[in-house]
Amino acid sequence: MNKAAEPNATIDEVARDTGIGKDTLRVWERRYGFPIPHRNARGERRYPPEQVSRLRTLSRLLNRGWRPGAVVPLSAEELNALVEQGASGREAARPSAVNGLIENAQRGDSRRLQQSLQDIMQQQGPLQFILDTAAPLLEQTGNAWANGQLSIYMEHLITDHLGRALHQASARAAKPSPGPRVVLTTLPGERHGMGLMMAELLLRSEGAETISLGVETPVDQLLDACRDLQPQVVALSFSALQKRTSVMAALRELSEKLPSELVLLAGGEGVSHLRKLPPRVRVVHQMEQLGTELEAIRQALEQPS
Amino acid sequence: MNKAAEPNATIDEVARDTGIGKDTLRVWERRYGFPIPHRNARGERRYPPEQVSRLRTLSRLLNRGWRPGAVVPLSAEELNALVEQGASGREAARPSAVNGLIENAQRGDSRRLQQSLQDIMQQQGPLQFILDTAAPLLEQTGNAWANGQLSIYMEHLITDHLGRALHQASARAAKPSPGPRVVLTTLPGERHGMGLMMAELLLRSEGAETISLGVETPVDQLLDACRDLQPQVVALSFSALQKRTSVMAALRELSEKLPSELVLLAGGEGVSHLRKLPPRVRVVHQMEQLGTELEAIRQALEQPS
DNA sequence: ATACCACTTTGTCCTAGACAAACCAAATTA
DNA sequence: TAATTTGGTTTGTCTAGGACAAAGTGGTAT
Repeated sequence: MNKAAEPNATIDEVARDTGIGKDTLRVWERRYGFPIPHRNARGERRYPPEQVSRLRTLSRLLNRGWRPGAVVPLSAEELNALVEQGASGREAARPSAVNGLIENAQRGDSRRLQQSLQDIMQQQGPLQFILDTAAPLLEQTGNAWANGQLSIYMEHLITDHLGRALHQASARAAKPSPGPRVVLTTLPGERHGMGLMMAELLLRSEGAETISLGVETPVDQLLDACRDLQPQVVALSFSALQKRTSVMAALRELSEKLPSELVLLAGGEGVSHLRKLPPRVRVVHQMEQLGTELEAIRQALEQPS
Repeated sequence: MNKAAEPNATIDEVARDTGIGKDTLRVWERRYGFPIPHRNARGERRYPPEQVSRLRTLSRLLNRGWRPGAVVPLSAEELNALVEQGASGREAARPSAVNGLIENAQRGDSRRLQQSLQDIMQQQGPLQFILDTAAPLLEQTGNAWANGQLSIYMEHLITDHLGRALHQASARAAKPSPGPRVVLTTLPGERHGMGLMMAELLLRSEGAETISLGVETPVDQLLDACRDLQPQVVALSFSALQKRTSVMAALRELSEKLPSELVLLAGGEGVSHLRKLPPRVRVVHQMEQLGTELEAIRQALEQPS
């Protein structure tokens, strides 16, 4: 009784946990009638666990491109069904390695998780590892997080280990020989750097020299960085929740202000629908495509006709 | 003219950049008369670069434990002086390696930066590296960021590379032989994981088995993690901006609910002033101390009197 | 020194309204 | 048929000013 007296989360905690802004949480309450948190003595919102869980699921769906009006009014069951559905396409195809990894995490076997990641990397090589292991693992972890099937700390753990495995492999990857120099980052608002790390590994393993600026680099800072670092390529990662026009605006500005020899690579959910791109912007729909793009760039550099 | 027409940042951008909340920015305006942003046609705040820069400096000072009332009213010059002053104590003592690293970053020589970090690590070993290189480097980078002497992207770059170097060294460190198992994380609100990474490397190099949950793990999740992972030690990192009582509350809850054999290590600025700790909580004031603590724990485990 | 007290500072939350940007779909043009 | 324009709806974020408790400060009494 005493312990469970207030497991209810504050609006700040919920916002941090789900990635949905405080203002947004309040306005959803007004507009869609969900969530409807309890109020404490001071009149402040207190979100019970079920609502937080449902908000997590919503957050995941929103990140996949759903619109709030279409999903916020749905029940918890319908939402979970949607999450599973969206995933099942690829996931069922190769449950092999990924499920083993998640099981390791669930058993709390951190060391084996790490070891497995290394082994699989060794066995599959960078490209295969990313396509068949890293990406599905992230996808499935994200779904399980959204459905509450996986403790949050396990999601942290898996993310952390995967990040390390990718970094380590990047460090080990062949030293740049003829490869172009690539600067990688995300724009402000995009906090997920995993796609970036995967891209980095892939590019490195193809011989490129990569420089990662981490996440959320403002456009003007990116311009400065390009001035100083003189890359031949800039790679950006966008998630689905980024507004199309702001993505376009950023790409246009970069395209205008960067030296014209430079190629812009844009990847992630946030750019897959785009048409009519600014000049020199190449959209990378699949990770596989990165290798091809790199090859093209390399050839263009060798024959600067 | 056209280009510089609106370099002014929105409140959202400023909040992200400086780490000062939107509400806080608005209330400072009311209370202290700073910042006073311009307004766009819609009446929204637009912060000019000078004010953002000054806010960055303020943010840094606040993180060091200053109170807003004492520093917000100061001029930009006074603030910069304060930042420098606080740092000068240790920094001047060993400008050796650190300055070289920063110069590498400023020349945009990412590869050499990385190489240098590796070399220094090799030469100094984990403990020395952390004390003499990593910590001062972070400190100085932070100051330079606050004063606007260093582009933000360079700060990103240095942080990224340092993180990788620490991870890599951790991975390489001796496999756990007799060492206790340690879970590392920060509590919600604390987004800086560098201290954690340094602690992890140190513990690993002393033979402990470390499991990092990354940053911002909620207390209940941490309890779950301990149930599953069965560590002998939990290490937490706190920055100065965490409220004393919330730190105490968290430590107390953990102390109550975790098995009594378990030791809690608390490090960082946020815990250095604390007295009257809950049982089994050990405050780590200096990185050096970690080794001693670990030794004590190890002995306690071997002789369970 | 340490504990208690009152006083001041400070961050975060609240409501309710407003508005443009983002999106969708139907109509129009090439 | 495909691309563009137009109009209507959805949606996130901003604003103001008030409120309040938790955090910190300093003086007094143990």
